[in-house]
Amino acid sequence: MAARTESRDRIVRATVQTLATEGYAATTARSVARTGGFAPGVIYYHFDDLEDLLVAAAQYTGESRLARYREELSDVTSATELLERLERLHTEDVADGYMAAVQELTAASSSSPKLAAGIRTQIEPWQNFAEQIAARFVARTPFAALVPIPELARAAIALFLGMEMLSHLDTDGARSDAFFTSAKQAAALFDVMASAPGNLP
Amino acid sequence: MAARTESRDRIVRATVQTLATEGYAATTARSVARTGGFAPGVIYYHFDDLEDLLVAAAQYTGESRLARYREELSDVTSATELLERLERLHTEDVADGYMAAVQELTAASSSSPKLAAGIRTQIEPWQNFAEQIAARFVARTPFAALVPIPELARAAIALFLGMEMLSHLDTDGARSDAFFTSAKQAAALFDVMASAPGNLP
Amino acid sequence: MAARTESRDRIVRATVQTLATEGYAATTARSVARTGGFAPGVIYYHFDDLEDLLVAAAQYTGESRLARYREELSDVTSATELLERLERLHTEDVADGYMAAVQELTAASSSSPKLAAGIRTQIEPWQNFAEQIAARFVARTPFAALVPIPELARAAIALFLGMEMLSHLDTDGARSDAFFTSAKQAAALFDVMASAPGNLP
Amino acid sequence: MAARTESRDRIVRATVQTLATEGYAATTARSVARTGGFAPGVIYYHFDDLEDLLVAAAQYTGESRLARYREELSDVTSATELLERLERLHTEDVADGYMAAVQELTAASSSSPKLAAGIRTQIEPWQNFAEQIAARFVARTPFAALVPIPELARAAIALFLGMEMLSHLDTDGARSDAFFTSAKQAAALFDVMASAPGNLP
DNA sequence: GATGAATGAGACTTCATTCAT
DNA sequence: TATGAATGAAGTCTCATTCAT
Repeated sequence: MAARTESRDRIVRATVQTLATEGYAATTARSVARTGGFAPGVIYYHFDDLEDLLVAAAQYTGESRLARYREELSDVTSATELLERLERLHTEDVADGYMAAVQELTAASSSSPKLAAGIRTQIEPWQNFAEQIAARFVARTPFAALVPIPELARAAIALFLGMEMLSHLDTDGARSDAFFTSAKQAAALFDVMASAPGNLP
Repeated sequence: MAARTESRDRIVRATVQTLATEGYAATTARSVARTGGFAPGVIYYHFDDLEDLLVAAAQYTGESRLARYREELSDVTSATELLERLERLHTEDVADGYMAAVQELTAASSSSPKLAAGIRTQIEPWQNFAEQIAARFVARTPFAALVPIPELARAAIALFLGMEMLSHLDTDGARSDAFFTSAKQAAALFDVMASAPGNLP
Repeated sequence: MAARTESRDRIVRATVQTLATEGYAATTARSVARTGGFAPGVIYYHFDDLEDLLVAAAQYTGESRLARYREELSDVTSATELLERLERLHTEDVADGYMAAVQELTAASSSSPKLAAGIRTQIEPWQNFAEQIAARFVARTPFAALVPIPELARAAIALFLGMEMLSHLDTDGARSDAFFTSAKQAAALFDVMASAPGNLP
Repeated sequence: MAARTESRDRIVRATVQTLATEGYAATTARSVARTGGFAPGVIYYHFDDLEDLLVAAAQYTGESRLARYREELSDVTSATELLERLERLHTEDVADGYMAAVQELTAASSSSPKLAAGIRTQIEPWQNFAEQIAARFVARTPFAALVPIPELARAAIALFLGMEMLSHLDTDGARSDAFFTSAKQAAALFDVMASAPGNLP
């Protein structure tokens, strides 16, 4: 069983790497096998078909990125720092192509219910995570009672996904940089207001 | 020449429809031809290749949706109304699949520089449009001098794109509905604050 | 009728030019039409099909080249001069691509009886012409009675065709140059021997 | 590995046969597969593309024919016998279509640099072989010092290629027969002269 | 006569998937 | 389990040819 798991993982990792390096369209059974250094046929011992493998790859990617996000954001207290770290994470996402993979899979999921279900499952923990972070910050504001956390978290995720989408279109990262610069300024303002007398006892 | 244009349009429309209905992966020369009821070969009489056609489809979609957005939002003054109309437009986008097409093409553009350039060109007018709307609303707030319009506009587009992406994953539209409900409440708050004495002379 | 002939000629010339410039494989109805600046459909008013047109092109080419050969070789008397002029003609053949066209058509004729017949017809006058030249030179030698003119002429044509074939493979013309240099030396020897006392009264 | 080679060979042989039987234009992936009794797709498992396969076919043909030529001509001493054997080999070439294949590929190579390079490589050993034979015969003549072996060898190859080209145009072989008959007479003359006192000590 | 849009067959090629080894 | 050769369907694209205008 350990062997089975190990082999499976090897295939999944090769898939993620191929997805990130060569893009969704070029992620074929053969190219994955070439990346991983195994025979194409072995894929079908561990996965029903390519769709199945892609779902696994999406989960693997999502989980490892989520772990990275948790690690980086767990102890953040100021909005300024939150934005700084998010910018760093966003840069990583774009650089390593992992999120590009997820985005491609999301688009592809419109023609594959199995893939769509897989991605849906995989987004849920992100929603929870985003809610945690959102709650932590909203709690410190006078609007705490008014802001619906789930919707805010969802909006944050949507914003992030959309930003990655737009980032991929730009040849340089200038616009994303500009966005984060502005967002950090807003965050600074938020921090000032949140720490003003009367807001936090 | 009129015939040429008409025929070209017919192909483009069939492409958009196929993209919306069957997804990017299933949008092949054959499937487009099947949708439009013409021979696959005719595509290559009017377009260099499939990439070329997809770029045209992206432009067509973008332009017609932008026209619709302009029409609907040109005379909006209150944030509440803005959100109401945006919700309606978003519903249309999801229903007719036009934006789905754009989203799929955006994702696919990571493996096609030609497509990426086409989409980039096509996004520019949306950025300008979003800036217009954003400027109009920000002007009425005390933060007018602080808010960078281009970045705000870009964030709005990213948010919208991301929302559509997430909407496609959901089998029902409950979450999008919830989001707009909350957003409208926030908008109402904004309208109250914006019209408070001291903000507008 | 004059119009018909003129139009036909225009098409044939466009075909020859396309054949020379873009090669046999790229000589399609459309590319010929593009070269000549007319609509593809017009070809079918003057020719049954593309094969028919290619036969006409082969004849046209052959005839114009033969005229050029006659012009250049009609008054040649010494073997040295013959070789010099042949070298010049060979250079022309390779440069303008006309003979390349004939060679390609010859190869293609193996899958087209109609084309084969056309080429065959077109080679006959070359055989006659070569026989004339050969006879003129052999007459001055003591072997006159022994040498079979038709076979010699055929060998000369074969040699020439073969040389063109090999020329096309070389990226530079060094080898053809070397061949002609040697051949000219042999010709000089021939001229000396042919003019020696006892050979010509 | 043996299987790989065996399968590759099967494809190459089918290609040569198709080339010989149906001509270059009709040698498509499908027709080769039909000839060999395998699926078209398997070609692309063993070769990058059709060009690659055609290069391989040219090499295979060239090598096997060259081996046959060596075998037949290695111990020939008299010109008469040389011509007799060349005639036999020529007949074989025309009959089995092997040289037809080479000729078609040579013509086609004008539109394919890769093919041209392949053919060029493949012609080199023939040049060497022809030089060996030529040297052997020239050595016995008083012109030994005057005759440039490489050019003579090249001319011989050109003549042979040209003869095959012309042979393919003729529906019967009468003209080639006539050529060889005459050539053999000339060879007899050569043999007499070469063995005359004073030429060989 | 001429045009050029349209057709349909067929070419090359790729790919997921299977299966004998 | 793993391999890698083989299959067959499907994809993109080109082309000769036709035909309404």
